Amino acid sequence: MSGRSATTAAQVRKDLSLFGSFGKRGLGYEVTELAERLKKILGLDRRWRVALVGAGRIGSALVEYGGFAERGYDVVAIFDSDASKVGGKWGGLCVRDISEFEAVSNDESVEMVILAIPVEAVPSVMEHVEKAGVRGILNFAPTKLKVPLGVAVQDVNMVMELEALSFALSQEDGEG
Amino acid sequence: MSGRSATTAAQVRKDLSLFGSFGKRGLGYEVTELAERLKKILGLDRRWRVALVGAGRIGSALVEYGGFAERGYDVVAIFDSDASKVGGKWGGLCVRDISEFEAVSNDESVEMVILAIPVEAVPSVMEHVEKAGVRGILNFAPTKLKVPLGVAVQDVNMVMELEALSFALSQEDGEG
DNA sequence: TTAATATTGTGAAGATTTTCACAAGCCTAC
DNA sequence: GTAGGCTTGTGAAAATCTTCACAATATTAA
Repeated sequence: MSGRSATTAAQVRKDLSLFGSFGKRGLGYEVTELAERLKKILGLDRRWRVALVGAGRIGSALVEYGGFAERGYDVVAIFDSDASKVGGKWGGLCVRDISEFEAVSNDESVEMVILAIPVEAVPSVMEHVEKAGVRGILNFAPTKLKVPLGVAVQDVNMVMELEALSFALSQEDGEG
Repeated sequence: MSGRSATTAAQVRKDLSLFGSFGKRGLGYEVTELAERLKKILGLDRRWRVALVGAGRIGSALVEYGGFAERGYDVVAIFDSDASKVGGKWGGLCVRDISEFEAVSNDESVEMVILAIPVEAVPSVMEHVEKAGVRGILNFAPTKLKVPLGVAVQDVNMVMELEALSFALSQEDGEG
């Protein structure tokens, strides 16, 4: 194992060892097989069915970004509560009213949800999401979600990322 | 210190102690003063001048999201390399050619850059950014940036966030 | 003043993560 | 077969992070 990188060889070996033994001593790793096994462990050996909630700017950027399908994430439904958006076509999908979430989510076997909605809308949307039994949420709303046990949440908060930069830069300046 | 939360009182006290002493024993914290001092430490007591590079979908979502100005981040310039976008107006700002980056960045005292460009465009854009001496980068391109010492990078990669969910959900399933 | 109560700041203990160091194992050369 | 060169897997050491426990210190009440 070699190469310049942010991590170390020992670190990688230790990480891998948590999931088993992947290489051959003295020989190295069979890269394609290692990749296969890691993909399986990471859940990347299958496709995931994703629903987008919130047909606004961020939702638009995400859907049209396009990199998702390529990486195994299929957006199979789009929801909004704004009547002027409901019924519109978004890249082949019809924007549906959030009240239909539970039914559509079941029909479409939705496994993850991308929440791209304003903070005010979170509680009512989360009710639907919870009832439907979705177990993974990618949250763009700048608020801490309250979810039942067993539901995984991943937060994305662009302002917080800027604030991390702000902190890093202030430190360097010697906080004048 | 009380209240239900994801963190503990001891944790908060320890964290704060790294930056100094903020409260009065037996009395508690003077909340408004504490807030002031933390803002200063976090670099949130001032405004930051930000340039957006990449007038595409993500850039659009970010600029029109609007939450930035409110939190102290002023987008003062927008750049793209696509001639069909250059010259267009975006929320009061004129999209400029990336070749002007260094000059405009100096004129406008840009301190941070939001990189919302495709991976292919990264190397050439980074040349401009580096030359201009920008010291903070919020990176939406799914690639590891190579930056000089002293430049802070914050990565945002939506696919990676989905992959984290994918891993979490696969774990629960007992990875059948 | 003294006793009772409350809350911070911090050393020390405990837990977790990262790094080190090297045995185990595989290959090639002779 | 055996010596020499590599690379993995993993205990043990080192470093880092979190929690605990309590001294220091302030307020209030009598």
